[in-house]
Amino acid sequence: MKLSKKFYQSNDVVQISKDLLGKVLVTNFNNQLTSGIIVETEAYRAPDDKACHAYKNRKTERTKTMFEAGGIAYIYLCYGIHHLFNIVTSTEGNAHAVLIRAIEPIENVELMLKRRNFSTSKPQLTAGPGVLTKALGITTSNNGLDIMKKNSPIWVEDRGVEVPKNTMIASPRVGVGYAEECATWPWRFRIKNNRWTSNAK
DNA sequence: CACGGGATCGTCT
DNA sequence: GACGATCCCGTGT
Repeated sequence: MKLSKKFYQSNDVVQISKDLLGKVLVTNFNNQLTSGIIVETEAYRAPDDKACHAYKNRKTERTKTMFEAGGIAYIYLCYGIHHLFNIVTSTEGNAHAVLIRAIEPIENVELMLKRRNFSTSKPQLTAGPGVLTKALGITTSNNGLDIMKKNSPIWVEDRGVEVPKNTMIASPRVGVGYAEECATWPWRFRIKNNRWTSNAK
């Protein structure tokens, strides 16, 4: 039920981004489990994708994580505030990753509310890449973590949630205006009519 | 509801 | 020294 090497190390990051819809992202920090269904993702793919941090296979202290074999976490700080969670895919040397953009809360909503300083549950709790990590307790200190490993505090499960193809919506990625022609690539995926996705643009 | 700006800091030039 | 793979809150309608 935990996704394994075979899932993460395929070379088609766009397909993996679609396949992740309906899978369940789980964290367990300090013996406190929280989880949610992945309802929105984005694909990033070096070397040709200008929106990807590793465009042209640019390898730096930050991006070197993306070049590792699939199945590890790539987490970085955005705008000095938000911790963005990606899953590295493909095999070693291919810098591909899927950004998790929104989840539908399942387990331990109370703890997620507390982490977000919310009093009641609403879509803004976990709709958006920077806020779902806060709700799940994920930070940049988890960068490089092997999420396939036993006892990893972060992992993804298949719980048999079916997401029919005709309920998946593809659209351009957000916040990547600088990526020129790549900014229009329809590499953002979401589940149709799901109220837990971040706002459409 | 749309829009605009401030927050805040690691990363790369 | 500039700028984000964002979010939140204030203002105006």
